[in-house]
Amino acid sequence: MTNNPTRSQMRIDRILKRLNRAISAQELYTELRQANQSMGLATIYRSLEALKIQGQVQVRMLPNGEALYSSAQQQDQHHLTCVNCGTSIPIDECPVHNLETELENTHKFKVYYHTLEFFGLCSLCQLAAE
Amino acid sequence: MTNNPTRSQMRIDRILKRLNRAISAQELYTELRQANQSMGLATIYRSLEALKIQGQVQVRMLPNGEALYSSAQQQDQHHLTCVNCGTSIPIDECPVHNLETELENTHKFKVYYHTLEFFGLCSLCQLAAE
DNA sequence: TTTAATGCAAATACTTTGCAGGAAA
DNA sequence: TTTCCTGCAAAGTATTTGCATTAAA
Repeated sequence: MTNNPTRSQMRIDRILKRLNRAISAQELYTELRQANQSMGLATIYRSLEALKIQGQVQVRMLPNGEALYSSAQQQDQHHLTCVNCGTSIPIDECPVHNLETELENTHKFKVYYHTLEFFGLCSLCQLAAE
Repeated sequence: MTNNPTRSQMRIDRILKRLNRAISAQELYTELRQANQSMGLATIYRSLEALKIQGQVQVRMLPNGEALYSSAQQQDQHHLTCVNCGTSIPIDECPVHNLETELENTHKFKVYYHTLEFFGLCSLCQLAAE
């Protein structure tokens, strides 16, 4: 935390800030490689882990066990995810900011970010289910 | 969906309903084995998948990529999770029910359940960070 | 020179899939 | 008999770790 950021951390932080979407470690690895700016996969994971602990980076776990990383500066982004087909629809609403402040006080917990995801059946899968 | 539940699905559904907490597939496997009611790991995963699609079971992904399953009848349970030490504190509050109904209407999406998790630093890790 | 960061490869852990045997209809 | 379920073992995937190398201080 008091630690100086490494070069890799700074590179990744910069990329995530430019990019306006969440990206997986694997994808980051592939993209960097294609751009001839390769970075070892282990380094990518280690950097993301460090940035996460510093609160620079948010993580969202997909139902398949893959982690998606994005800059903490990114706006809240939540989703409706279909448990059947996996389709994920981004939504704009987010009703939890007040609660966040409240939790920081009652639990003396410094909240970096939150994840809010809805799971169920998309309209297509509801039809297919009949 | 129109499918009849298998024996395994019914067994697992029953267990999850009794149990008042979320459990991983691996733990379920171990517990059943110890209770001399073994079930193959593949069957456990397949049953959980089916129950999930039917909306009988909720899933929450842990930051380590492990999935925690619980009965859909279970009450909402959300957490404050420390990005540093991994400690997870259950919280009671949940401000998203109205939104859920709203989303069902605007997106024609049948919401089974949602996950809401807060990430940051617990009080201890805040101290350690200085 | 001393310390810390990096990359590669091996190891880990969870989950999924292929397939043969077995139970139910 | 026919269909579906189940278990085992093998494969797949994301992630972590050990260690030798390299870069920075």
